[in-house]
Amino acid sequence: MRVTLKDVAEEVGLSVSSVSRVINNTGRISDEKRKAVFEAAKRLNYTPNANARELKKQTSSTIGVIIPDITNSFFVRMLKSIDLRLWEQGYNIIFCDTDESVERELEYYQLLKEKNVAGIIVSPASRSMIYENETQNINCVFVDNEPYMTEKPYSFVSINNCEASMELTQRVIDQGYRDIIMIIGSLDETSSNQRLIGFQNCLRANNIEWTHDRVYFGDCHYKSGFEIVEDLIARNRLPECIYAHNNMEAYGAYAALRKHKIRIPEDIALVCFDGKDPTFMQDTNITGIIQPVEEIAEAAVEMVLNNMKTPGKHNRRLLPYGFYEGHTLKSRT
Amino acid sequence: MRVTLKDVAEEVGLSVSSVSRVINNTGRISDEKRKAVFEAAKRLNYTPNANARELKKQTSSTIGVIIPDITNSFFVRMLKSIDLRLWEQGYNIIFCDTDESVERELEYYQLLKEKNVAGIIVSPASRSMIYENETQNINCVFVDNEPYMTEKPYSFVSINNCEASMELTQRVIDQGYRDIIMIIGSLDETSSNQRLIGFQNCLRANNIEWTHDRVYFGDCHYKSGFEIVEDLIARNRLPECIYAHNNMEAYGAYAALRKHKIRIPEDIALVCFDGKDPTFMQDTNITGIIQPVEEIAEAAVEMVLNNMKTPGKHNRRLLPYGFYEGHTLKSRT
DNA sequence: TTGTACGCGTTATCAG
DNA sequence: CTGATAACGCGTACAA
Repeated sequence: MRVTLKDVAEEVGLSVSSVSRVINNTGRISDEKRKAVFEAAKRLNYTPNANARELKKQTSSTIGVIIPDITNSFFVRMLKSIDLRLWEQGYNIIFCDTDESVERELEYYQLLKEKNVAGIIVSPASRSMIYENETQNINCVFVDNEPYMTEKPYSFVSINNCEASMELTQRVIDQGYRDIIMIIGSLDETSSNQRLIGFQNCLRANNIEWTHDRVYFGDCHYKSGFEIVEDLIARNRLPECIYAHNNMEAYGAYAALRKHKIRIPEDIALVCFDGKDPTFMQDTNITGIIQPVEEIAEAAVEMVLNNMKTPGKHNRRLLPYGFYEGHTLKSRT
Repeated sequence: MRVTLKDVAEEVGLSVSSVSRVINNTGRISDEKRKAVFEAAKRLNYTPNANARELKKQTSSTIGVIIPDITNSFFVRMLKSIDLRLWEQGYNIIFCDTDESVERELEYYQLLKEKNVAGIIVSPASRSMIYENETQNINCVFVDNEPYMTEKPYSFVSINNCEASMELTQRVIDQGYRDIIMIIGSLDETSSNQRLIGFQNCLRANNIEWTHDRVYFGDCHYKSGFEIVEDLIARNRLPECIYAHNNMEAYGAYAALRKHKIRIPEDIALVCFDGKDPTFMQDTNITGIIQPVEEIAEAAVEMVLNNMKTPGKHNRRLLPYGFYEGHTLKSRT
């Protein structure tokens, strides 16, 4: 069995509460006994029991982080930033990769509640059911995507996806492109949804006809981007420019194009969101909108910590985004 | 306050222990009351308290995973695989990114002990102090790197790095290269160490003179690979082939070469370990040894779960590795 | 300054 | 089949 407060109390001939006091540095204790306690604790290799402590104090130092897929470098950088901030504040992370599954997301959510986590940061999957039957007041901050239909107020941090998408589309058009298609994820993801709306708005504003074969539905993964483009190639339907709504689909699209020796951007242009990964080779990063991952993570952490102090208070922050000039879009003349 | 067993017990007019029995499906209970309990639990939105439960049962369903840097895609894939396996077995993960810091690694280790985790899977940083003063019998499986000097037996899963490094070097030599340099990490990392030894052995076996300027010390990160190569270029000391001991340093090296318009593999060859990332564009993956990440993760999970049942039993597994034929090494003739 | 006693929410043992 | 009761390890109000 493990060494407990009781053990070190017996070792030094004190009461459990006294030992507890010196360990937690609470209340007055004679220096002499304090020293004795520390020595005994060290000697016996005493390790506090976090379960007992948290049960007693009704608090926790862990935050649940729910993301759809750690394989996506966007979420990697997000997790890294969140982790860094939380660590600085003395919190640790229960890692929840839902693999884009709403069921798994819900199970993780349940688990986190059982674990009494101090808060949750979640980038919800499409049609997330997390909040559907939620009646309690959970400290939950949404990132990147908003929950799918809910009456409950919630905290949220992201960018203005519609506006960013319009800007991106306009930049493409400004380079002389008109035949543009978009690969998006599920419409139930608000980010995906907003990006599509921005795309449509911008086309309309530029008097470019909207047709339904301008949009292809992927599942946010590399493979779907790859397959969609392979199919386009097979049907000889490649447009002038492909706009993938996220990085993974863009990478897949890129790979499919390269496989068929189609040159980028000479033969076709490619843009997307979050297509610049600092660990990638520079010349393969993709032109497009850049979300401020670090700032988003920072804001999310700030919110989740604040919401601990003042529960029930929710806010919404949309951060400024950037544009990355890569090598996959050139002037078309 | 949260809803407890007591609350639902009062709601249905039963004792706490009876309610506990139906929740855990242990012991006999009349179907009628069982149903009542479930209904009440649902109505009140009862959520079990994992802290209390674990405190009582002296068990835990969480595993700590300690890695040096989640920004490295190798560890991403590792984490993803570990997560998948553990999830299937009903375990969840406390995520510990040490940022290559031994101090932080140690603090995380301490934290995990306090949390009473069921086990730990750790890819230790160089000069890891985790095991230095460990006297208890912790269920800890080492991955990729071995602990830095310890008398204690431990579980370990990896590949034979020395052998793999020899094979890689031989392949380079077989393509007609003799002027090869190596970028490695700290010698205190056993993996790095072994790879250097393999490199040296192979050079010797091929009667290629060993000189100290054949080895450059990086820190496992992109930046160090980049800077080392920039420096080589500045000093006009580029070899025929660069062998980076890990993927990140190779990416950095690649970027530096490209920045100076040096062609790969026409002007210089580049090889490394784990240079193939499924989410990368295919034509930028780097030739070299491939560790079986999924299998390593699987084995680690298997070990950590087994060690729970039979504590004190340790074993060591070296898995077969592969070779990836990329586009960064061509025959030199 | 120190010790006693209680309770956090559960589960397990032992009666009934 | 069901209900007290103790105990997991800890922190704290209260008493001394």
